Formats: sequence, C-alpha cells, structure tokens
Amino acid sequence: MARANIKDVASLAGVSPGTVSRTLNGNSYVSKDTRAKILAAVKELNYQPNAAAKTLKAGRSHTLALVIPSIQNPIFPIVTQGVEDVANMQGYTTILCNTNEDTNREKQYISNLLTRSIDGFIFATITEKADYIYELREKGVPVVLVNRRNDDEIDAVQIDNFQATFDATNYLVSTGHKTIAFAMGHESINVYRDRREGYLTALKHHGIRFHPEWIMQETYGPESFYSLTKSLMASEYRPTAILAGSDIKAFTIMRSLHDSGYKIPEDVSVIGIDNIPLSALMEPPLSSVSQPLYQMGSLAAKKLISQIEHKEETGQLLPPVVDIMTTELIIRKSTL
Amino acid sequence: MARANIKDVASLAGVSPGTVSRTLNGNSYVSKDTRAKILAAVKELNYQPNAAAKTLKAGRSHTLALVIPSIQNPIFPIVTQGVEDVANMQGYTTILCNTNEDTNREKQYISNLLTRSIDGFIFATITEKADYIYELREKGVPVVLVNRRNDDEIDAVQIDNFQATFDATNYLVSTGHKTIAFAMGHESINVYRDRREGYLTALKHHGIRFHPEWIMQETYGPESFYSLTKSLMASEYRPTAILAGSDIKAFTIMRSLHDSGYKIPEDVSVIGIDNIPLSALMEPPLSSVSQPLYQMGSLAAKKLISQIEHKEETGQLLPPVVDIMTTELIIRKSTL
DNA sequence: CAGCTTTGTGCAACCAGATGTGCAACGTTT
DNA sequence: AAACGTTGCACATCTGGTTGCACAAAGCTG
Repeated sequence: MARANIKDVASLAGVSPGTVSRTLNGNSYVSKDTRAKILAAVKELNYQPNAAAKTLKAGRSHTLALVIPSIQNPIFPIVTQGVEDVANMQGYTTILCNTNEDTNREKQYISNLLTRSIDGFIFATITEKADYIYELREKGVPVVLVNRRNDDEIDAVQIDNFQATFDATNYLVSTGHKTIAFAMGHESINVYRDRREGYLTALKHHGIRFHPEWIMQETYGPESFYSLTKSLMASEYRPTAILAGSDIKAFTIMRSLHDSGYKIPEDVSVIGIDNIPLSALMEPPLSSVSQPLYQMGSLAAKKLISQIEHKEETGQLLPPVVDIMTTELIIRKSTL
Repeated sequence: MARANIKDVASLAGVSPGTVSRTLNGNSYVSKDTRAKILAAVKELNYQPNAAAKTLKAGRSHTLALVIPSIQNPIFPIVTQGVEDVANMQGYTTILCNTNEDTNREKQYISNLLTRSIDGFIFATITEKADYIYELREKGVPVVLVNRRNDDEIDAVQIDNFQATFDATNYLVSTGHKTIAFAMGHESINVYRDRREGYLTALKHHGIRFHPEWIMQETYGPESFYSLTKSLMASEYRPTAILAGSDIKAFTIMRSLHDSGYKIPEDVSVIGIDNIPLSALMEPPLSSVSQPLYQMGSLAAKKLISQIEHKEETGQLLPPVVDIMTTELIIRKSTL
C-alpha cells in the first residue's frame, strides 16, 4: 500500500485538499466539524505530509547541515550530540558532513546541500580563509561557526583558546616547571595558533626563556607526536612538562613516554586540552583544560535555528553574535 | 540573486524546459547544437537542479539513513565513516540518526525519514525484536542490518561474536589462565549474549569449571564496571584474567584495576573486543579482538545501494544475504 | 431588514523538475 | 514526387502540498 497523500485524506473527509492543508497547518478558519472529520481521516490513513513537496513549495527543508573535519576525532561526536539534541527538539533534522579537512569536499557539500534547500549550516571545521563561507552568509544563508575565527562577521561559538593554554601553562609553572614543551597542531588552524600564543605569553609572563625546540609541530597526523616526543626527550631540550594542543595528542605523547620508560608525572607532567571522557580513563588520568563541547554544539544549534526563524519571518538575518564559552582546568594525575 | 531553475536555463538557451531536462539526463535525442547551447547556459547560470523537485517527482531522494545507538560510542564513528565514504562515492547523502538506544526515538526517525522519501536504512542499533524493521523490509524498503541478529530474513553484515570471545578465551587459557572473568553488556543485546556464549563454551571446552560470579553484569552504563571490578577483585573469585565485552568496558576495568593497585598484566590480564584505535594508546596497550568496523560500514552501504538500485530497476528487492566478517586476535601488552 | 464583518470552503495557480505525446522538419526509399 | 521513418523539440501533465482569491453563508449592527 502506497502512502496516503493529501487528496486521499481530502476525499475520505469529503473536503478539498486545501482545507486539509489549512487544518493541519492551522493558519485559517476551519469549522470544528470539518476539522474533526479531517483529523479522523488523517488518523485512519496514517497520513504524513510528503517532505519533498513541502520543501519544494516552501523553499526550505527543516534540515541543518553540521560540517565537521572528522567524525573519528572524539571531540566531534560530543558537539554533534549537542547539535542534534537541540535540532530534534525543534523539529529539525541534521545532516552530518565529514570533510576530512578537504576544502574541495567542503565546497561540494555546500553546493549539494544548497540544492536540497538546506536551512542553514554549522561549520565546526577549522581550515582558514574560507571565502565561500562568508559568501554564504552574504547570500543570506544562516551560518554558525564553532571554534573558528571570523572577525565577528558571522555568528560563532568558541572558547578562549588563548586563555586555555595560558591557564594550563600558568598551572605548570606554579607547580615548579621551568621547561615546558607544547604539542602544536597544524599551523593553518587558528585554534592551534591561539593556543600556542597563550602558551608563549604565559612563559614570557613568568620570565621563562622560550626555546623554539620546545614546540613539537604535527606533521602527518596525531601519530607524529610519537617520534617527536621521543626525539625531544632525548635532546638537550628535554622538558619536565608537556602541554598538548588536544587530548588526542596527549594520548600519543603519553604512549611514547611510557614506551621510552619515562614515568608520568614523576619524570614528565602531561596536560591536554578538550577533556574528552576518555581522558579520565587513561593511566595516569590526564589533566586537561575542559571545553564545554556538548554546550557548544547545542548553543550553535540554538543560534542557527533562531537565525533561520528570524529570516523566515523578516527575510533578514540578525546581526552576528560571537559567544565565548569558558574553559576549566581539570587537574588529574598526569601533572605534578 | 536566487538560484537559477530549469526555466531560466531554457530561456537563456532558447529552448523548452523539457529539452534542458533531457539534455542533462540524457535519455532522448538532443542535437549537438542545442546540447552545447544548453550546457553553456547551465554553466553561465551555475544551474543545479532542485533536489526537492526531483525527489517529489521521482519518489526517491538519493539519501540513506544510518541509524546508530550513540555517536559517542567510538565504534560507530568508524562504521559511519565506512558508510559515508561509499555513499558519497555513489552520489548518495547519509543522514545519521542517534537513537540513544530508545526504541521510540528509532520509530520516530523511521516515520520521519519515510516522509522524506528516504531510499533505504542501515540499522547498526542493537535492541532486540524490532517488528517495525521487518515491516519496513516487507513494505519493500531496502534495509541492511549491522551486527544484529535477524534470522536471515534481512540483509546483514556482522561478525561472528561467538568466535570472537571463543578465540580470546582460548588464548587466555593457552597462556595459563584458569580463572577468567567476563564483562557483559546488556542481556537484551544479542551481540553480548553471543559473546558470553563463546566465552562459556571455550571454558567448558577446556574443562574449566565456571563460576557465575565471574560474570560482571553492566547495570547503568560502562562506568558500572569500575565498582564491579573492584568487588570482584576483592572477592574469593578474583580472576587472573578479564575478558571485556568491548574495548570501552576494558578501559574502565583497567582504570579500576590501576586505582586498586593491581598491575596489568602481571596481576591481571585484560583483553577487549573491537580494537578501536585508542586501544593501542592505553597503558598498557590493550590486547583486543579486532572487528573490521570500517569495512562493515562500507559493505553495508554497498549492499544497501545495490538493493536500492535493483529495486529501482525491477521494483523488487534482492533476496537477503548475511555477510559474516572475520575477526582477528590482536595481542598487545595487557595480556600475559 | 439592508449592509457589514466574520467565518468557512473550494478552485486554481504555483513550487521545479521529469516524461509521454504529438507534431514538424528532414532524409531516405520506391 | 509521394510515402515513410527518424530525429528534435514544444506542450501538457504529473509529483504533493501551500496559498491567494473568490464567493457564500452566517452573525452582527444600525
């Protein structure tokens, strides 16, 4: 049995399709009797309006796109959950787009999704300089960024990455460390540049002379820190503490330290950023700067939906607002 | 500027909309000249056909649904990646649905997605007894299951869960263990029942007398193994090895053992199932039975798409096939 | 009770494509 | 040159729902 359509409902209720539509969407006068007949017919036929037809007519799909670099990086499932929970509650469906940090793939997704009358985008990707995202916003498409610099021209939710590493470095210095290394992600990603800046500024603030060798620069992926850590520890710049640009980097660094026979935290303290759930399960449990990932996702979704609905009513976007969430230093057992 | 539609292209090229459609879909005669003019107009207007209109007319959306219990369980992002990669390559978009193991939410998703003319479903969820999934298949909707028992009535991709724990238990016995505990997930999930069966059968096979106390039964979530492990280790049934029903459970168990002062593997060996990437980073690196999660996702997507396209051509589904993938015992340092 | 507003419903146009039908122009055969 | 088949395109219809307009019936006011 094929799905019932609005005409089936109309003829069963003995009215016209237009009246059925008005009844279900409730924006016009319908008598109590007719309404009851129609609702009965809807129930009997288990009628549910065809989304494609609605989308075609309305030019919007009640669908959001969440664009992330990789679902396999454990921070994104948490953000995703935050987005989805809010979206579902408000009657929106979320399409998840994995770009694998590939700009072309990101562009393809955008173009494909526009084709689907998508209502708005959340970009949690991190590549720099994306003119096409600004163009989207300028074309009037609702857009929210997560953890991505944007010069206040686009709605965004982010943490103060500078403050996060500034705090972590301060903590390490306050517990007596004077040689502190930093595990840096790709230079092209502003999140990591800000985090490096916080680290450098905190060192300077304490009058600690910085050695460029203290910065371990990721090359082909988080695994690159395995050998970077080995070399650094074997060099004359061997630090007593390592600040990792993310928890995942910290995990690899810890693995490397264990394999080289160093004790954490006795020989080296390690601290991460993100505070993903697994960090508490590591041996030793990882100290970390917590990011409210779920809240960032849910706030991003709320902001996006309010843009969408404001645009629906007025045809205009609201002026962009950047929200900065606070981080918190969580001290476990990987730091001394 | 609003998006160009087929009429804009047609009038720019000086032909009718029908001819534009035929040119782009290529199933009828179009002269070389007209074709060239149309393609030029398409390019100039950056025309891309409206997906909603296509879906409405065709009754299908080139969209797949991937239904999973939780995106925060690290095995699912890997499966998801496998599904997405194949889907994208074949021109399909994937909608990810998180049920949080809630049957009602699963039903809601299904009903909502049918409304969107979804082409097919992949269920990687684990709840037992879902009549509505069988009904879907019977209604002619393409469905593929991942890791879910189904009596061969529906296409499926799974591993031999019995064999996985049978092998792991055998390995533990072969290295001298005689008291082996098992960390069991929810009784309602057939995956875990099969895993328990493999464990029990291997014990029997080696003539080891089983004590029911050896089974740690998850209550409110993976964290429940923290105290379960503590109690078990303090009891008279203290095992020399623990087989965890999943890597995540193993992580919590290791955390608990460390906190109680036990050495892994000297005091207790621990082995997991799944072999997620993080297992290699644990201290000690976790031995585990590997599941080809990415391949399971990609195979599921391939199977689903071939069902979809076969149905498109013939109006019928192909008879269901259940594929069993092989597991592999990966020995690292958490076992002695 | 005439004239007005309020309420209630149907009709038809519209969203953006896909596709069957029909007709015209052309080339080929007899 | 008439008869015929092929090619190329326009027109109209269809997908399923929304919505402006017309119109009618009812309720209200003067």
